[in-house]
Amino acid sequence: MEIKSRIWIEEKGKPFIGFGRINLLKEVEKTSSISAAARAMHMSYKKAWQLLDQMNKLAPEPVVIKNVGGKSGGGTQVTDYGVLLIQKFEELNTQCITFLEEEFKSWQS
Amino acid sequence: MEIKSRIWIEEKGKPFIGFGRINLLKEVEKTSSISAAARAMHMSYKKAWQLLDQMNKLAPEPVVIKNVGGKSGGGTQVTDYGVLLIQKFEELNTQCITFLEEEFKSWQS
DNA sequence: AATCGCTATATTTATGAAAACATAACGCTA
DNA sequence: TAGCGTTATGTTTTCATAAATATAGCGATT
Repeated sequence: MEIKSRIWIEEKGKPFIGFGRINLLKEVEKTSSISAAARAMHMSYKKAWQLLDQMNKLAPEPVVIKNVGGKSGGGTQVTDYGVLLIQKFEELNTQCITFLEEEFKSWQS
Repeated sequence: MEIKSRIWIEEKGKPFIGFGRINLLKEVEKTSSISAAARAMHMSYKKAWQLLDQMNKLAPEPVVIKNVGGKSGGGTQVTDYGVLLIQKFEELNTQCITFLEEEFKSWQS
């Protein structure tokens, strides 16, 4: 028996950040490219682009900054705010898992 | 911005109980019938039956007891173990939500 | 023994989300 | 100015899951 959980944050009832988006953000941070991140995650470029676009639209300030054309075709950078978001989310998730596992022990007895 | 969560319990890597199954169990408890519960939840009888069947198979002891034929065609009762499961799950879920909301306050500041 | 509402299960059909495919624009570089 | 890899976006196709449909069996009740 294992306790499992998922957490996410909504804005105006729409999904803002969750596991998939955070992982995508981390990959973009690593590669500075939406297409490279999508490839690495075996996700279509379109899907990745849409997720990031929605995040940007829902966020109080941009999570990524995208550049079209130019050196190496362009690229995408995660903003400081985006980096903070990753850190905060992962921290909260870890805390949640720890809490649940502790509680679940006493449930089983 | 709202923090959201889902918890569930797995057995051997397979979903054992989660929101949908708990709600179904509660409805079966109320109606003593899989078909009545399914109707109330706008779920197909087959889906409901399958969910309960899988729960029973994964559980250490039966969650529901089903009777075919007889008075009013038969029926299904939630066992004491099943009732306990509902209570425990809902309690754990409430605790999780409380915990997350508290943590999320300090995140935002 | 006929009826009734339920459990049990197989088969077919819909539906919605993801993937796949296609194409255009952009701007540095060579 | 031709080419490259990227962002940007529309359209089509697949696929997995849920819903719908169909049918059989059960057993107390009448």
